Amino acid sequence: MQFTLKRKIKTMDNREIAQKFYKVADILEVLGQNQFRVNAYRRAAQTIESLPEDINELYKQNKLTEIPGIGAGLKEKIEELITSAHSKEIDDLEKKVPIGVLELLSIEGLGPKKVKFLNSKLHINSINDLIKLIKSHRLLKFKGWGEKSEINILQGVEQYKKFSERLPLGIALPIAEELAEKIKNIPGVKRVEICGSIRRRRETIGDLDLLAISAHPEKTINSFVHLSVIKQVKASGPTKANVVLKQGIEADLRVIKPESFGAAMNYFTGSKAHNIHIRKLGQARNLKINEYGVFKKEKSGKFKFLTGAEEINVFKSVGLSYIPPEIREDEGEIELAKQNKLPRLIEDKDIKGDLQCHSEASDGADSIEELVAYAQKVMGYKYLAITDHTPSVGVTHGLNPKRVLEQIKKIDRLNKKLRNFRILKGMEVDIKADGQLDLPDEILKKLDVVIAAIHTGFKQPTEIMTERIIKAIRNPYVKILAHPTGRIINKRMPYNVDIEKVILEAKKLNKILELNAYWNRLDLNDVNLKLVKKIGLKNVINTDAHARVELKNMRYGVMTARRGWVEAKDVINAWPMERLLKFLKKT
DNA sequence: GCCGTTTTCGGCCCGACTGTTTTCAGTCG
Repeated sequence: MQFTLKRKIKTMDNREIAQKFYKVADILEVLGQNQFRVNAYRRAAQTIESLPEDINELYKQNKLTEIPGIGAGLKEKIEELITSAHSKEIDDLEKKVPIGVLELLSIEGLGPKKVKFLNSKLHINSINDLIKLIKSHRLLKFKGWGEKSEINILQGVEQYKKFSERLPLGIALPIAEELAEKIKNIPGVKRVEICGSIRRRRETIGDLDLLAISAHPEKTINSFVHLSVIKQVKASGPTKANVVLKQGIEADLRVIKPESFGAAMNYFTGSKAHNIHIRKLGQARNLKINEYGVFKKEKSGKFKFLTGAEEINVFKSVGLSYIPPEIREDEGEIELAKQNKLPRLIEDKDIKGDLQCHSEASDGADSIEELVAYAQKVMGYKYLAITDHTPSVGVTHGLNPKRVLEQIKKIDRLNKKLRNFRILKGMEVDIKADGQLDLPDEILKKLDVVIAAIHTGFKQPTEIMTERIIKAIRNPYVKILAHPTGRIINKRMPYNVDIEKVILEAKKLNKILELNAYWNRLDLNDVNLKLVKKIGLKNVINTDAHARVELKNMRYGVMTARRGWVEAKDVINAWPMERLLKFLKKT
């Protein structure tokens, strides 16, 4: 008789292979190797990351080289990674550049050349080394480094340190969802829910909180701490474990009794301020509310269990209607829930189209036809605006007037063939340093939707930047201001802009400020969205997709919109096409 | 490292901005 030894063959998925290639690109760059080779790795990583198919399947079907940008060399490396999770050549490269040196690249203003100089000439191997160097002012002796460099680096380090503890929602949520799936597959587990700040859809996440119902709590915890995705077990008891995942983020799993599950969800979703407010309402009614349930204080002084299985009953027990997790921040939601006057927050299914995406004509990965097919079939949209870049955003291969006209003709042709769907002709026009637009009006006026956006000159002072943006949206053909504050989560602060002034001006001009749904932007953020709503300005939620699968990032936009109390009626791409077109013509 | 209707070798999207320069290198998108 033959025993099948259940040996886990470690393989790598699309995301892990993409991460590996990004890392290789960084290493090669710091080593000063051929830039085109570096680009090849980075391009391949991007392609793999946004590949709709599982790369393991393509490998099995021997179709790896059909992926654009994958030739014989990368095919071989992918095969090694898939079959053994290692590649000799990559392992050797990783030995040449310490991880601390690669970390230096995350500091804004430090690119491969400077990092290489710091590492090879001054033996800087980590951020700590770098700080010491700056404080000694030794750097000033070298050509090309001045006082401003010192200040910028220190600021960059500070920013990096401040942000590096929390993961962006767009990274943390897929990790949490995968982990929840794995827990669901543990025998005896009946239900798993992701709670914590992820459930509130905060833009960055500190750790993962998961709750489960299980027939065998202790066995479940034991299976959990032995999952392959776990790097370190920090604590593990009969109903609860605290672990560190391979991705570096901490995760807590608690096994809860069914009769307490709703109360636990409420408790572990937070926010803290919201929970405290709810518990206070309970106290006033002689109720004790905790993670096990709602309890009534009896004359004897003992507490009697009232409810706990369903979350909504916790709210009901203190006279509130159900409050969606995204707005549980104690910022007025409890008062409105008392009067049953909460906003009806926008949902994924309300979105009818996307008004910003990029085709291969500029820096996108896919053709207009591919984007449209995906928007129609996968996303279920009624319209999609193609908004490629303009020439001044150099590397994007932006469209000059001649190419814009060609694209317009092409879209007109495609539209004739489409049923129940329309491609909108658009451009994401660069706003130059002086507020001028990168395309002439006679071109802009031929488009359905013109989006203006800043891509350079981020360091202008507030007044100049604000005037620059306002000048751009005053152009009669500009309808939308893309990623209005320019922040990149964990990487770049918003540029100096008086956003309130811009919002007020936009209201006056009847222009729209975008909520960019890409998870590292989420710009406008929840705070600004509330301001927009207060002023009565409409929104648009755009993915800014550079590949068709990125149209799926819409969900992060909707999540952030919900945190900003946004309703479907406020969002122009939740409107039917006719109404949207009418609106775009009028503004 | 990829790619091919100018190519199997020799290209490979580049413009704006910053901080350091005194004419430009590095970074960013």
